Amino acid sequence: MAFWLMKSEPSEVSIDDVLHRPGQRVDWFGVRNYQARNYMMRDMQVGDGVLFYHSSCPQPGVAGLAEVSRRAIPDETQFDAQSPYYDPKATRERPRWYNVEVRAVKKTPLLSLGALRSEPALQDMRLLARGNRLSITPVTPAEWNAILELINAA
DNA sequence: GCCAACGTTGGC
DNA sequence: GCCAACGTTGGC
Repeated sequence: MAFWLMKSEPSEVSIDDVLHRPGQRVDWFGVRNYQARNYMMRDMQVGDGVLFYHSSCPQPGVAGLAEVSRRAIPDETQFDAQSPYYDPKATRERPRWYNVEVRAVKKTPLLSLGALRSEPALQDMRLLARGNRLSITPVTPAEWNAILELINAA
């Protein structure tokens, strides 16, 4: 079992939005970066733990816990000419973009970016690496445990 | 295959 | 809105 951090802009899909959906599930559509796509296509398995991170918002940070609920399938938005995520180079026969499905488990007290940065156990977290922009990053078991402790202590 | 130009991300 | 950092594009 592996762990991941997945960024979402809450103005588009927040942890609350997902918790109010049927089955608390959401297709993680819209990823248009090959490295993040490859994590979804190759590495993410049903049951993997997910830190639901709110980005590009007033209070960026970990906002909830989730899990991978289905392996990657083609991202439908790539085929939709009306979607901001439309990719004219993708075809049904040769999809370019894939997404896993994620199930929200619970909302947590917000663990802010600053709080993450100031935690010694998280010094090497990929999210916090200089210049990191990846919207999906691996989380080590030690980092996962440290974050759960911070959440439980909050 | 190189690399300059351009576009995007995302915190501040 | 700024801008650092990084990814992608496309001419050569």
